[in-house]
Amino acid sequence: MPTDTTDTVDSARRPLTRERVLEGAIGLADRIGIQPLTIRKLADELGTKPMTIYHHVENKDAILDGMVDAVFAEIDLPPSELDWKQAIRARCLSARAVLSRHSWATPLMESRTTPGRATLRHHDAVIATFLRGGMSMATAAHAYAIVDSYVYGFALQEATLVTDAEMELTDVAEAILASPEMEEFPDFAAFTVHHVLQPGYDFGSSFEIGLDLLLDGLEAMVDEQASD
Amino acid sequence: MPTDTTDTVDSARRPLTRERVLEGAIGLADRIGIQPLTIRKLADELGTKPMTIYHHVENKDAILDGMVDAVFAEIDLPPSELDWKQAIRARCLSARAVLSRHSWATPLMESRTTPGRATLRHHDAVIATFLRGGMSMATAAHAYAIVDSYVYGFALQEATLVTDAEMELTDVAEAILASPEMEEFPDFAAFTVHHVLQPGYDFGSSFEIGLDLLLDGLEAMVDEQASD
DNA sequence: GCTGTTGTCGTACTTTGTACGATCGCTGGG
DNA sequence: CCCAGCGATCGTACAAAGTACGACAACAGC
Repeated sequence: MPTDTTDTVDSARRPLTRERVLEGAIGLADRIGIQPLTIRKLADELGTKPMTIYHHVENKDAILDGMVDAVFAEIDLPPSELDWKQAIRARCLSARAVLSRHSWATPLMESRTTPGRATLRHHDAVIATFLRGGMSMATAAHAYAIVDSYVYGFALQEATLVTDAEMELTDVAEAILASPEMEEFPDFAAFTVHHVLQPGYDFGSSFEIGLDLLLDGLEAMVDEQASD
Repeated sequence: MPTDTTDTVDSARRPLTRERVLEGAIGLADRIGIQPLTIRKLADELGTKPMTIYHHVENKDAILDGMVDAVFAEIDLPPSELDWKQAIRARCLSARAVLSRHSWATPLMESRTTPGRATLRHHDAVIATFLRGGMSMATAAHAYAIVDSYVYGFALQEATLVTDAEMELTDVAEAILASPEMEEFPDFAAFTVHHVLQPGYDFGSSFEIGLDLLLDGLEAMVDEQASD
């Protein structure tokens, strides 16, 4: 019987590898968050012992680096068959979906200064798309910084909301409203009551609105640049 | 001689207080970063012992919450004498300056779910400004989410660059370029060489460009809404 | 079967957050 | 003037977490 995994637990006995470590770390972080993610818990998750992990990654920071790079790998590259605006739009929607799925990833981007291969490939593709659209290098740099700021910032705010979501956003809002000093902040209170607490409130619905504002504005800049 | 601080070290002997703890923590984080910030180092910074700190704050998380709120307090509120667009613009510039000064703060926003007084006051003032500008509650909510996403995202990216700045951004860029696989990513390489490495490169110069794209777009939305 | 190599793991040390209880200094009532 | 009481300070100690070190096991090829 030629099965190659002959052990009890499903994913347990095939030999540990760097990929399986990252895979397990990402899955665990998705479930319990990044701060409670410890080497010991990760070892349990992988059906192994803490020190075994260190034969496949240098240290915990390397795991975090790898996780961030793996998240980048999940984001669709801008499709080359679309014009630059639609291509960037598509990759931004993908990025938001991915970062929303891994809400621990966005704040992590800060501490990780050494980009991985997937990250580099991704940046390369985005820049190429802007250049292909006729932007100068300087304009592409601005566009790149601007669009990514928006995407990451939105993801960062969504991450906060997702964390709260354990206790159902509306409960949080009500708890905040219940605090006595809220009378000092009438507009914020009204905002919470009349907007956040409305059924069907969806923070994410703002995303495409702002994204299109930016893309339309950038497009106008390109046209202007072309007509010099 | 009626001096009230009669001790050796300048800031040492006036009684410890929650404010002084936060003050010291922020100063220390500015210098060494948020991750290396430990209770013991903070105690040294304050000229006291670790456990003394815990008589003024509940635990380390409370310190982090307080630090974030103190950072919010540093951001100028939108000036009420300006029209909404200029007011929001001014507060965004202030926010970027503050978040850039405290580069540890932006990623921290994620984990902190309980907003402090300064944070609430700030949100209140921003929402009030949007409403004053004639936006509906729904539009104000979108505008709020969009603008803050951009500001926080930009700050997040700047934080990464600032971290790198210890080793002079150009060194980092050169190190990245030196990696062998860079031939795979020609556009990114060209971007680095022809743009980032140019003298006078300033990542921050993109900020106002993108911000104005958003504000102009939001203004158009308001006008459209008004003409219904 | 022997040896070397690769992956696994037990043990233990270090760093960090923080609980517990002792001490110290001041303040107000006798 | 003295002392009970109280708030602030701190010494000690423990638990959780990263990880160095070296032992062991499994499996390769000779």
